[in-house]
Parts: sequence; C-alpha cells; structure tokens
Amino acid sequence: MQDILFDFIAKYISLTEEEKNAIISLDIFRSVKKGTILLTAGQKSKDSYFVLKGCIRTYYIVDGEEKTTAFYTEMEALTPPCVISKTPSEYYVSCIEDSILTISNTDMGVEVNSKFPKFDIMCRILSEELLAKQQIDFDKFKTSSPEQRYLNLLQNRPDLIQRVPQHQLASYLGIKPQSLSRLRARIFEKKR
Amino acid sequence: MQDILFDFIAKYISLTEEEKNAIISLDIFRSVKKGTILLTAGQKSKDSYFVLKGCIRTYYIVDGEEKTTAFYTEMEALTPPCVISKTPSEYYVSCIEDSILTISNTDMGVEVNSKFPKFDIMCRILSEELLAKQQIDFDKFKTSSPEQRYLNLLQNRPDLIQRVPQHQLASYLGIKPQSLSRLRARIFEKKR
DNA sequence: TGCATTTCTTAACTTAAGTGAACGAATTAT
DNA sequence: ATAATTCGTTCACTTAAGTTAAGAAATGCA
Repeated sequence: MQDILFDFIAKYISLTEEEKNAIISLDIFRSVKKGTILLTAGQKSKDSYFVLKGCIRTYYIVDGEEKTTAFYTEMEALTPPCVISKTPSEYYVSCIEDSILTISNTDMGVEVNSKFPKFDIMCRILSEELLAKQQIDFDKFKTSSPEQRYLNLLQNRPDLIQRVPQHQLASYLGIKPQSLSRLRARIFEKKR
Repeated sequence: MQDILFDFIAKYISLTEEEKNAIISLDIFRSVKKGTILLTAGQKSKDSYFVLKGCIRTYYIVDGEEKTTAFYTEMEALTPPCVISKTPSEYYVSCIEDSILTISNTDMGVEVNSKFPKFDIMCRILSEELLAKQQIDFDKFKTSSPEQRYLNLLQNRPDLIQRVPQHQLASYLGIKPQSLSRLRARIFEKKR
C-alpha cells in the first residue's frame, strides 16, 4: 500500500531506502471509514491529505446546503487553503468511501524537509504543477455549460460518475440534482 | 515605478541594495501598448508577467469566440500554465490598457535563484499562496450564480467593472454580453 | 472631422436551469 | 428484518440565460 505513495513520489524525486524508512517511521498512514469528517468549517488545521485508496471530498455549507467543490481519489493530494493561510477552514473535508490516506501536518513537513532537502524541491514542483492544473480546470469550468462539464467528466473521470452520489456530482457541476437527472436523460435521448 | 515591484517582494522577503541592483540589471521592465498580444495560443513561452501598472487579460478562442478567464492588474503576477508544463500555450495573453510590466523568463529565474537563494523561497511561498487563493476563487465561482458573481466582483474588484469592456467581463462571469446587460438592469431595478 | 467598426443595450423568442412536490428505490439505523 | 431516512427521478411551473436581430453609443482610424 505504501508503494503507491513511493510511486507517486518517484515521479518527482528519487528516494533512497533510508529516506523511505524515514517516511514510514513518521507513521502517517491512516485507514479511514466512509462518512468520517476529516476537517470541519471553522476549524484550524495543519493537515494535508494524500489518497492511497478511496475518495475524499471537499464541500461548503451555504444556507444550510452542501456545495461540493472537489473530489480526490487515488494518487491525488489535498492541502486545504486554511493550512497555507493559517486561518480557520472555510470548508469541510469528508471521506466518502472507506479509504486509506496519508495524513501529514506542516510541522512534520518542516522537520523532514530540513533532513532531506529533496522534499523541498518536490513540494515546490508539486505546488507549481497543481497551480497550473488548477488554472486550466478553472478555465475549462468557466468556459463550459453544465452539459459540457458533465460530458467532460464522462471523458476524463468516468469513475467519479460511478462512485460518487449524484447529488454531490450535481453540486460539483454547479447545478441541482434535478437538473443533473434531466440533463442525463437529455443526453441519453440524443444518443439513440 | 520599480518600487512597486520591490514593495511587492518586500511582502515575502527582504532585499539588500545589492540584490535590488541585480534585479534592475536584469532589464525586465517593459512598457506595453494597449492591444499588444503578449502570448498567442499554440506558442511556446517561458515568460512570466508582473503588472506594475495597467491590466492584462488571458483568453481562449473557442469556436471563434473569445472566452476571457482572468484579468491581472497592479501588483498581480501571471505565470501561464504552458511555462510550467513546457507545452504550447492554450490561451492568449493581451494587454488591455497601456501598461508597465516586468517580463521575465524561467532561465533568468534559475540564474538569479542560484545567486540569491532567497528568491527560491519567495517563489515557493508565492506559488503556494496563489494555489490557495486560486482554489478559493474557483470554489466561489462554482457555488455562485452569474448574478452573485457580478455582485461579488462589485464588492471585491469594483475597478475591473470600470476599466474592462463589458463583453470581456461577461465572458469572465461565464455569460453572454446580453445577459450581463440584462442582469445589470435587473440589479438596478431591485435597488430602487 | 467624418466614416467605419466595435461595443452596449433592448426586445422577442427559445432553451435550460431552479423550485416545489411526489413517489419509488436504495441505504442506514434500530 | 423493519422502519426511517436519504437519494434519484419525474413532473409542472418559474426564472434566468442563450439566441437572433436591431438600433444607439462609443471608439478607432483615415
């Protein structure tokens, strides 16, 4: 299971056995039950998450309504904005499948980084890469209609449509569950 | 004018006179006329931009139609995704007011960074900060209606509404110019 | 300055998303 | 296992955005 993490890291830097052991000894691997809330709005946190198996989601509660903004699945990492800005979190992070995650806090990061400067380099590359990816996703979202967004998702992350509840998907696409149902029916009509 | 850049940098690291001079000697300050296209879709580039004065915008051309995705004004920095990913640009960057920018390429960055490691630190902080900001903006966009987005803009960046053409604003809000006109009229009606 | 082009607004009509309600299906709790 | 809740879909109706077209205003250019 840990190999998933090391495969991920290997895309950015190469690790010695010693370094791998240092990571394992940090004891950051966690098994988390479906439904667990990892972070609550208003809470302060220094934790970052990396998904080895399963799925976590981020959502806001606006006027008593959940607004899902992202899903993170295998090989994806989340550092909530509140960790960077050191302010209370604006959103919730919950686990929507039984999952295996690494949960690591900033302090540990600093400690490891001072021992292994390589890590600093990886973090830098990672956050630049994520920034670029995020920008492109944002642009794509802005320039698409809900229907196009759904079709894109079908292309790029078909697994999400299977594993995520429809009402969360709807909110992720920026529409209501009823509209998603309708939209799906519409697409299905067109196809035949 | 250069002081704007140094004020910006001062928020992250402190510079000696020597370091300031090193930056000035890079000769990265550019005066750019309104309408100038700084980056074209399909083009490769290593240039990053920092706005000292004026405004630049990023846009895609989809089915012959401009889709504006961002505006950068005083004290804002843009590193296009194509610079990070080293692939041809997917979008255009154009200058929508007579502006003063710094235009610096990655190679220069590497050179300066090796001389002044401080810069590396700043870049790291900057890209983490930007990532967090970007995430929050994206979430806000996703969870808002066009009307709410316009009202948000009115709150947070009232200057943009004044200085940017309406049809570019509309596209930035994810709607057509006609819808923006209507939406504005609607809001105006409500107010009185 | 005057002409041409682009931009902004308004209007009528079309299309798609929001809303409220209903109902069966699926999931969760007891 | 059964009751209770949550979830997904459908429907009728409302509201807002897309579309097409036209005219007025602003801008750029010669």
